[in-house]
Amino acid sequence: MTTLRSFDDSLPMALLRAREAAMRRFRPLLAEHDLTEQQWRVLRVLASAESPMDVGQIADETFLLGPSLSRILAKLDNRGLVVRRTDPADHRRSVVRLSADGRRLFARIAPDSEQRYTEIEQSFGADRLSNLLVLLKELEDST
Amino acid sequence: MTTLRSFDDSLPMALLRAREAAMRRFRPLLAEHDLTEQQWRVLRVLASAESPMDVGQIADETFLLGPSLSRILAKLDNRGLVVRRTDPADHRRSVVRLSADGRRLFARIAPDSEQRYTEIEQSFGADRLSNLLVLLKELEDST
DNA sequence: ACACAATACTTAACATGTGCAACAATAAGG
DNA sequence: CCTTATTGTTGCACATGTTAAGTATTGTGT
Repeated sequence: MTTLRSFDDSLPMALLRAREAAMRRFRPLLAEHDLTEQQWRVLRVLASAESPMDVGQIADETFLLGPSLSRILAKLDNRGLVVRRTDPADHRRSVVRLSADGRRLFARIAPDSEQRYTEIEQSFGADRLSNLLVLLKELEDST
Repeated sequence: MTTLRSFDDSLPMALLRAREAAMRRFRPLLAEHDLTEQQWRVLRVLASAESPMDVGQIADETFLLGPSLSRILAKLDNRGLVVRRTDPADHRRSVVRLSADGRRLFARIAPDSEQRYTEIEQSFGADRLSNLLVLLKELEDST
């Protein structure tokens, strides 16, 4: 039988395991606030945006497909965490921003999230972490 | 508002993006053979195993939860790619191995997979790749 | 202006996977 | 034995992935 490179050494698997290890720290925090990973990605990207974002932008930055994102936004909208409006300049687009509640929720989660991130940074090492981030970025760009 | 570290620089997001970039090369190949990522993970791990594996082992190595794995194995079983038998030594366990068809399918996919992996290795650089794999492993262990 | 293509987003429909709880079968320990 | 733990499966509710179709709007060529 053809032997593939060892399963453990495969890059996609290594990336999956590493991500899983990292996310293990954050998942309980998100669960406390009834947020999925994807919902949190959307909230984060909106929180860091200067101005309302259109759906396409959000999709690009969160790595979500249009249909998934539509549903997620509908859910966040129902929960009152985001506000959707038709872009006055282009009625095809809808622009999205955090509501006051959304900002409050984000502000309540962010410090905890930051702390857990710092824990990773400390146990892994800040130097190695920034090294890793550079490599990941380069991998992404080399494709 | 509390500002979290930049969205782009967050480790989980960077890992997600990098994995996505890597998987983009493999997904079309898997799609050709009607395999999901998870199914392929199971086939790979079985292909590299010396002897039949029990379900718990497979779950650990593929990062799949028991219920998901049960269903995936049922599907692969229906397609005739794997064989499930009750472990004679412990009737609670079921042991799984590739069928002859499963081995054939794996053998047909493996060379293509290997080639695409080599492409990544070349465009990213073998040295950086092994460097990255080491860091990922260390991150995983540091948790 | 007008017809037609392109764009942005939504909706629908289906498959897959997650996460939790309940369950059956079996094994292990007092 | 009797109880408890383990292993795997199943059921359920839910979220997402994925493709295709649909709606509204905008852009373009003539």
